[in-house]
Amino acid sequence: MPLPTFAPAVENTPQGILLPDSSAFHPDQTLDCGQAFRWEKQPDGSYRGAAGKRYCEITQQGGFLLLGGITEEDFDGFWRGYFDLDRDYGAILESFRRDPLLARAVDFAPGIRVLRQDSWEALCSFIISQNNNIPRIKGIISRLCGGWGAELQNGWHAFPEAKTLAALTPADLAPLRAGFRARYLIDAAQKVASGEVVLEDLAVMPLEEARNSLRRITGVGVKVAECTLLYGCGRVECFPMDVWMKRAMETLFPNGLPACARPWAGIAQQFIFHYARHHIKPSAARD
DNA sequence: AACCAGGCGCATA
DNA sequence: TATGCGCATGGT
Repeated sequence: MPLPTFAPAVENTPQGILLPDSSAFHPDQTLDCGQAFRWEKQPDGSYRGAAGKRYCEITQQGGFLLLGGITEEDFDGFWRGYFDLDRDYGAILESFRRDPLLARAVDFAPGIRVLRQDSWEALCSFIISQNNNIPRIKGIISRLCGGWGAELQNGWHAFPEAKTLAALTPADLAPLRAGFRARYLIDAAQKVASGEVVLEDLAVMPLEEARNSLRRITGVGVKVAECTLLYGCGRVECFPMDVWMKRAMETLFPNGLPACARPWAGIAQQFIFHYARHHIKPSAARD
């Protein structure tokens, strides 16, 4: 089924790329909702961050969204896809709202967009995320980029190449303080660098085949594979189930995800995840 | 100061 | 197939 698309008007200005419609996405809701870990909010409310090998500054001004520090080529070649600006979220959210509870989750943070991240970065990020908390995940990823990623600008670094990490040992990664995940990162790097796992193919492979391919990597189980496919490979039908999503589904959708959400299950998941984190008790003592 | 974290690998039944 | 445990580290 072809997904609805739309093409937002974009203006190239000396400060950067201007999205005249700020409803393209909401920075707080999208950049700090647990899907990407390299965006930092500045005291003035803007965001600085990096994705893959590129740096960007995002400022909300009035009805506009400014993507600063990038060229038009960067925008067309990368950021447009990263923010998934050609997907018609209006139509998707309209479908979601047909379910009353899902409508509540959408209304809580209607500016959430699922980012289309680099597959290698997403894979590593969610390997690091396992049995971990978000502040520490961010710290580990920051040290990983600072230690082994090429320098970009403003002290920001690219995400390290797989072949760079493939040559390292767990002892080399000790400064990361990633614990038992260090050897998982190295195994992922080696399998990607050697071509045993071809990340570029995962976007088009039959889904079950893509899952199995990722799970050849030590430290990649059901959940990490699902996150990699959703956030890193554009597979919006994927539906990561972590502890929060399990609680949320038990509480909110005991009969399963509503049919109106299924074509974009992963996108619905992001709204539910964010809603749950702000509305459900975090402890194991969940009434 | 415990408890827990956007899980996974492994052993056991 | 289904549990249950240990795991490195540190945030709350």
